[in-house]
Formats: sequence, structure tokens, C-alpha cells
Amino acid sequence: MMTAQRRSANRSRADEILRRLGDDGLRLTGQRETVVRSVAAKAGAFNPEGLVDELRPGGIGRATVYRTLELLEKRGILSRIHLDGCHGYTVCDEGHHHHLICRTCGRVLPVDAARIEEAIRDLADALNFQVDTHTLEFSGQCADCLAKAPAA
Amino acid sequence: MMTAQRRSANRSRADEILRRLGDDGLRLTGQRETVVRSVAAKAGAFNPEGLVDELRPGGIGRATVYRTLELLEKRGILSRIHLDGCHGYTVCDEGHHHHLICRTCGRVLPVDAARIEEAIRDLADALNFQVDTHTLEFSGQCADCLAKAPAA
DNA sequence: ATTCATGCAAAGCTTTTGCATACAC
DNA sequence: GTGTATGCAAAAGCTTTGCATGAAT
Repeated sequence: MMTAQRRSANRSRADEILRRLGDDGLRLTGQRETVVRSVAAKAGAFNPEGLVDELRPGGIGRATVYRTLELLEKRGILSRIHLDGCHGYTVCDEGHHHHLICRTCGRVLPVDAARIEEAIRDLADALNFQVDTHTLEFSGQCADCLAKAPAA
Repeated sequence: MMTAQRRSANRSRADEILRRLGDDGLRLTGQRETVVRSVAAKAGAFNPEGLVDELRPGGIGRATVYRTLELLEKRGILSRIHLDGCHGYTVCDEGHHHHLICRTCGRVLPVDAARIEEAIRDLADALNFQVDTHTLEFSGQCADCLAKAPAA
């Protein structure tokens, strides 16, 4: 459901992303703005090719979409996720580094998994393993989708 | 380091996998045996295309390699992992469902992460999210590689 | 003898890249 | 005006598939 609040939150998120790109000395082209607004409006996970299809009518080329996604990922604004067929993206608010991905509606719930982080640290310490990065993703069904189709 | 014990352990692991495939009514062809032995001997992660290269001189075709990997994954003998460039495999002993992947030597340490599992369950319960599957992967450096190159 | 497995080559899909043009600064 | 960004189309990976041949049962 896309409420008025929701729309406005997405708009300001997009604005902030654009501001950040500008601060980094990147040019604020119409295409970049379109891509950023579209991405910021997404409730959950999406894949590059889908975005290409969505923006093609607007005259935005495949290469531009991919290049913009790369820019956003490098800045930590998007994070890559590994769905069934692999390779999707989701907007990534900072602080939250894990995602619950609903396989029914595609929504992505950010999770603040402090306890998990801690467990990971302990484990790595015990094994003398220096963990640089980790991926933790959950796939299943969100509360809403469970309510709609309890006998999935 | 590939000790004598190590070699023998790999052999018996390969034998067990082959037995299992036979039990499932699959034909035990020379190619399948070669693929299975090669996979079982791997210390860590590998990618399909690398295996294709490795086995090409033995006259094993690309399709056979991919089809065999698929068979093994379906039976839970291999698990797909998502390295930098995505899409690798690692042999997956049962019970262990998480992997520490060393980015230097490629070794994969299986982790029994009971505590993490528990934390995940609690989190999902709190959010009313039904978690069907999850991926948890760590990338970094193992103790051996840290010892060899401490200032990485 | 039957049926499954293989190899090849081609097709499919996703992502990246080279280059001339267009636009932001 | 300068240099970055874009679009196109082609190339580059990786993976899957169709089909005739070959091998396991």
C-alpha cells in the first residue's frame, strides 16, 4: 500500500541520495534522477533487468541503468542481494545490514541483528578467522503475506 | 597441504556420494565418477567454469559438469555460495549450514552456528516473519593465511 | 533392447564495454 | 568549451538446452 506519507518519505530519500551524488562531484543528469527516484520508491527487492524494462519507455538505456546501480552500490545506498536466481538489489538504509526478503511480495524488511553480529564475532574469534564481510539473508514470508495465504 | 589421511578421507567421501547417487537410481558413469571425485577433493570453494576447465582435458563436456553439479546440489551434497563475483559451490557436510570463506586461499570452513540459528529464530518470531531459508556467509582470512600475511 | 547420459554447438540471459554523440558544468 | 554521461550495439561471461550418439542397466 502506497500511502501519502510513504510517497513523501520516498521522495525525500531520493532527494538525499541525489544530494549525495552531487556532493561527490557527479553530474545530476535527468537520467540519474529518474533512476534514483525509481529505486528509492521500491518497497523491496528488484533486479536490474526489471528496472531496465521499467525505464526503457522513458528513453533510458540499459548501460545507464547498470552504471547507475553500480554507483549507488559503491556508495552503500544499494546492497546486492542473492535471491533464487541471484542478483537483485535493495535500498539499504545505513545501520541495518541484513534483510528479510519476502518471497511472496518481494518486500525487504531491514533487520538490526546486533545479537547475530555478536555471535558472528565470537565464532570468528574462536576460529581465529578474520571476518571482513558477511552476508546474511533470510527468505520466507512476511506477516502480511502469511495472513493472506496462511496455508502456503 | 594434502596429507595421506586427507586423501583417503576425500576418497571415502567420494565413494559415499557415488553410492548415494546409485541408490537414487542414477547411472554410475565414468564421467560422473570423475566429477564427483574432483569435487570431493576440493578443499574449498570452486566455480563451475573452473571445474569445466579442469576436466576438459579428460574429455568431459561442459554440459555434463553443469548437470552433475545440479544433481549434487539438489541432493544437498553441494551448496551454492555467493562469492565476490557470485556463483560458486562448496561441498557441504550435513549439519553444518554456514561457511567461512577465506578470500586468500579459498578454503571453506564449515561452521556449526547453533547460536546464530537461535538468534535468527527469535528475530523472525518477533517480526512475525516465517523464515523458510537463510544464507549466512562470511568472507575474510583464515588463521593460516593471516599467519602468512599478517599485514594484509 | 531400452533408457538414460553425454558431447557438441547453439541459444539464452545477464552484465560489461567501446565509441560517437549529447549534455551538465 | 571541457569533460563527463549517455545510448547503442556489440562483446563477453555464464548457464541451459536440443539433438544425435554412446553407454549403463
